[in-house]
Amino acid sequence: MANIKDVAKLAGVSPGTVSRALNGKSYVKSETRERILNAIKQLDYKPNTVAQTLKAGYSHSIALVIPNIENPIFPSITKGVEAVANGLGYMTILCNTGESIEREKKYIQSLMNRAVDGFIFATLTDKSNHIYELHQKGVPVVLLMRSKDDLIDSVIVDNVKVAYDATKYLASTGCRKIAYAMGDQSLKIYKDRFKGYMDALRDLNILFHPELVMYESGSEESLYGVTRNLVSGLSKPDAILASTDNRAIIIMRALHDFGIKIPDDISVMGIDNIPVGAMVEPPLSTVAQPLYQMGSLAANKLISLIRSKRDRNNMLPPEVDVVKTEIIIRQSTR
Amino acid sequence: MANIKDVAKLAGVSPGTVSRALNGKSYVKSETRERILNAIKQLDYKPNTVAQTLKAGYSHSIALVIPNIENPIFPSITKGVEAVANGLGYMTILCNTGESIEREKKYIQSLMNRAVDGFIFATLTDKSNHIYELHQKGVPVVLLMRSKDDLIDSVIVDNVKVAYDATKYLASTGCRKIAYAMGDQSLKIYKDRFKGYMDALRDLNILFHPELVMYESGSEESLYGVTRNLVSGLSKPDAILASTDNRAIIIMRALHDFGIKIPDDISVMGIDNIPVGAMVEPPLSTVAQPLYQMGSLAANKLISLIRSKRDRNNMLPPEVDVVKTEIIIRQSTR
DNA sequence: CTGAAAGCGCTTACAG
DNA sequence: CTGAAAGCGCTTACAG
Repeated sequence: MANIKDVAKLAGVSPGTVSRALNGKSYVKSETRERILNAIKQLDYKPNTVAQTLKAGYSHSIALVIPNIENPIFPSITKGVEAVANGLGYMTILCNTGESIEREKKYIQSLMNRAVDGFIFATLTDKSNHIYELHQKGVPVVLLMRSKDDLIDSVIVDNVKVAYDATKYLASTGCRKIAYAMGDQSLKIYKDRFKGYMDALRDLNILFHPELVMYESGSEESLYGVTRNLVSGLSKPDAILASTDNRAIIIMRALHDFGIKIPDDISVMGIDNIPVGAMVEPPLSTVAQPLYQMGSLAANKLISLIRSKRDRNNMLPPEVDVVKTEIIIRQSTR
Repeated sequence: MANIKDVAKLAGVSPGTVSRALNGKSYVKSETRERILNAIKQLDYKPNTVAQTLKAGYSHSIALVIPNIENPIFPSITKGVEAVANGLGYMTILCNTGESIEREKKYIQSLMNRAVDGFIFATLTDKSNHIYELHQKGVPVVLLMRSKDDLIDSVIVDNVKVAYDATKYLASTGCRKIAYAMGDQSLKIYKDRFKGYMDALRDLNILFHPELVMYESGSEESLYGVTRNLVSGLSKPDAILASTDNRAIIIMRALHDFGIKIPDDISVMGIDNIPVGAMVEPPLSTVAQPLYQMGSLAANKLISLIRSKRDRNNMLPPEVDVVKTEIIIRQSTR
């Protein structure tokens, strides 16, 4: 591949002038520029991005750090991030951590050595001090889906409201014994969703029944079993709100296997609006997060951060974007 | 961040010696090495990968080029690629083309400028000359899912066999009027699957009915409508084999809406084994491609190619890996 | 408007 | 076993 020296030689100028003609920061006589452009065309010259990165310290690449691309909320998010990044000239490096902090830390280290320009993390947990430290060092960071406070730019939904709205909707269809399938309680997102459920019960004057909260050990097996216990117990619910669509779908399968009619016997509602939800039988009612848009918004924010840091050496103050959610009623609810 | 000069100064040696101590290609007195290692620890020195890349021409990153991460066959594949790459010290750059040749070509250009070490393409079509050219230039390339001949390393399944097996299975349950939902006929993968269907009919002495082939214009709407026409027509099938699980699921929804019982009235079978298939009602019978394994195999092949090129300047001869498929019978077939 | 030089942070052939 | 120097391919302050 031709390099800048080859072009300079062919055009009869110095490499510096070629660079200037290309970057246009400084004036170049238009006749000279012509010659250079010609030489570039002849040689099919493309600037070596690696050399530019070494010089500038910016690689025009971002990292997308997610727990698991097989979790159906992430493909749409990923697509949104990639589309915006690509449109703005950035490469997207995909980092799938499997929720392993170790893998995540290793990734961060390698990526810093590679001069990656910024990070989108959808993996925040209690143990994510390394993310705060990275942000502290001045590295552009955007948090997605999961966040804790307003110290770092974030793109999230109002998770209290999401579960609140869902619970209220279920009540509005006449349900009074609304069970709740809990998520990982160490994550703020699931604490918030549970709070939304509790808040709604309180506002609706519905008594909270602790035995209607479904705790699982995390495996699909487990939630299936928990569902069986719930519906074979004394206080059978008339609705189940699941903290995620994934959980709702497992619960629906269990109810189906036990001969319980959805929604006639029990309404089921999820949260997230993953694509599968529309394909199961009956199609799942849910509260939609705009996944693709959240991804594209996060990428836009991150690249703004990167640019303001580079161009004005100015870290913008963090902003938390709370995006709108929407109740989607299909056929799994009365 | 500390650089190699800082380390050299602190250890009282030259930068070259630090480099040698780190890379171990040449001997360094163990006492000197100690001093250097100490300095590295004190300064928390990490080699700048960008500088290494500029020098060596290898970036330890690979590109995964796919049409659409939202298509459920790709998350598992992507995860397999990423896991292997990460394990071997490579970054995965995700390129989502939306089937746009233009976007793909742009990506290739940018990635070459960035010294990406190799490409996995799951996007091969009739118009993919640029991929062959890339391979011709000596750039490591692996084809995934879609391939044309044995000129380039590939990881695929035997798509003729896949559809042949599915058709035979349907026939073995007593079906004789087996409809087929066609895929994009310009792609070899779908030509092969159709051939498998035809071959099986012939071997089974089942007459081929052209009116049982479902052609769609690509949209979900369209396939839904085609399904309606098929089942309201004169020669109603007793089974439908879909060229993909995605299509099978749309067809199942249509049949359900028209009050047709699956599998009692019509058996439905797909190909691919996407995760959703197990969650729909009834769970979908299908022929499984080992998606995660295909991804990890492709990444392993690509990195072998890269290493043999780098270490021995030796391009291994192309190998086409045909991975095993497996019939999975759930409840959508009799 | 343009050239020569220095520098980004490494690695490695050469010399000793 | 180790240092000094050149080079990977750019960009940019400096000088003219």
